[in-house]
Amino acid sequence: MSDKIRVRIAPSPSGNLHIGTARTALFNFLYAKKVGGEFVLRIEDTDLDRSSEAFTQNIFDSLKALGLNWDEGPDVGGPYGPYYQSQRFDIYPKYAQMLIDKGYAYECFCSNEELEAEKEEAIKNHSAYVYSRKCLNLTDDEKNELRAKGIKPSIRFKVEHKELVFNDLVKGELKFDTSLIGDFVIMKSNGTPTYNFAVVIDDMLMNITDVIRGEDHISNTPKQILIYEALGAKVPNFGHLGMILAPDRTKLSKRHGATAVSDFVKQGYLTDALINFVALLGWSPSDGVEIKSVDEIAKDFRIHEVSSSNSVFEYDKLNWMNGQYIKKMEIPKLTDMIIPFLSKYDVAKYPREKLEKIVEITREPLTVLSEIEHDASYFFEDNFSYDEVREVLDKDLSKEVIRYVIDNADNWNFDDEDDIHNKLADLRTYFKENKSYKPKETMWAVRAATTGRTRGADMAETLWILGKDRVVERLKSAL
RNA sequence: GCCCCCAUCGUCUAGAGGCCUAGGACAACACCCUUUCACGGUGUAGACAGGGAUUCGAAUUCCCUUGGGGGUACCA
Repeated sequence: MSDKIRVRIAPSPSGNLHIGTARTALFNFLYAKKVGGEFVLRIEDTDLDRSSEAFTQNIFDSLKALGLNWDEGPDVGGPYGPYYQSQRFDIYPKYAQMLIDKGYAYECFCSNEELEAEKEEAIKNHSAYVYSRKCLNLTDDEKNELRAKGIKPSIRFKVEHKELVFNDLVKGELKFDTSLIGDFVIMKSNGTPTYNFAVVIDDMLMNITDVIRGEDHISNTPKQILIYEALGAKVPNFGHLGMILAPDRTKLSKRHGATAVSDFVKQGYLTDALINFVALLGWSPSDGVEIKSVDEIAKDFRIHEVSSSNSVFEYDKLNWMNGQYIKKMEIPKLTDMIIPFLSKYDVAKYPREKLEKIVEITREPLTVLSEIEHDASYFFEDNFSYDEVREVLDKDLSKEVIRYVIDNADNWNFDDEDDIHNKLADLRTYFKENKSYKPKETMWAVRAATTGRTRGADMAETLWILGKDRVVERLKSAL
């Protein structure tokens, strides 16, 4: 058997890929890639009612978009399949039986009412709830009698009372008193495995060496270790990551807005920025350079250096980072990505060259791709309102500048950006020297008249894109 | 109720006993650059939750309190 590192993520397709799951996937991926290990994807679709194919597909797509490609999984296969948990139902009962045979598990016929009563009793006594083991020593006769009544038993794991210690990859030594755990159910009375049992069997069979997951799984860990031990299997390493919290410090949920990777993408976040941002929640680069690709992060990644506390998901930094990625992106690629956000307009009215130019000159202040719809609107809508710039246009100074441009438009070569640029410079100089108008005021007049805005992209390029006819027309209607 | 985890600027974090009068990034603010906004640049403000203990010396170790988070299911 090789000692190659094997990690996995096991999302449940009861929703689109959650950003938190994406981070867990990332840390697993980084951990494995750093040492040339394998990254496995297993879909935990045991809960058939809540699982759906659309969600499964979303998980595939999101993971791929983030660059987290798996070596083994439902779609690509692998030597340890099947990778859909729902296709593995037949393998759990025999392991449960094995545990019963070895005395590590037993059948339980208790009703929900009985169990509830025990629980209430425990709370009343201010003590931990631990199953009473009422069914531990049932004789065969008693069991048959109960079975004859039509009662189907669940199977409980017999928890050995001891101090259980394991060394968590991120949190260090963790100790548990297993006498507080109570014999837990591993097979439900309907014959399906419980989560804690299924994961252990799957991870064991899939040869998973390291389990990195959210800290909401910490209390499952001792139970799972106990099962590994009873099975005589090698216990994997465990690492528990702090959770991602919303700004109100509760678990990040739909109530807080976007939670799925695909939601963020729809809003105009780039997957490169997203994954980079999420890596910084708990991990920090040794060289202080925060903008990094997954590959670069992998080189520098050490699981022991990951923060063990929770972190709050704030948009400020994500927005900044997304802006950084937008600025770095190749224009043709960016243009392709931006077109969907311009669906409100007739994009086809511009040749590709001008479309790319629009993207090039309007990308600078973008933080999220969707902002382009507003920022570039005046390139697509000719009958925009001047309300926003009324104040500017009402100034005599502005009217004068606008008239001057209209009168001299024939001298401008609107097919040549450089010429427009120079003419605008001349315009500023002219009004500054003859009328003492500030360059800013002169330009504001032109901008307001041609775009209906007081702010926006470079003026010369904007005029070039619009072309002489539309520029003159807009100047006139602004008066 | 019981069990567990966590605790440095508003947020993400650096910091593994003296290098810390606590560093960086985002956000904020100011200034500079500039045809606007933005980008960029420079700077300002801003934190070791509280209390004990150990030590010559603690953000760093230990204990308590407080606060936050998670779990406590025949959900995953």
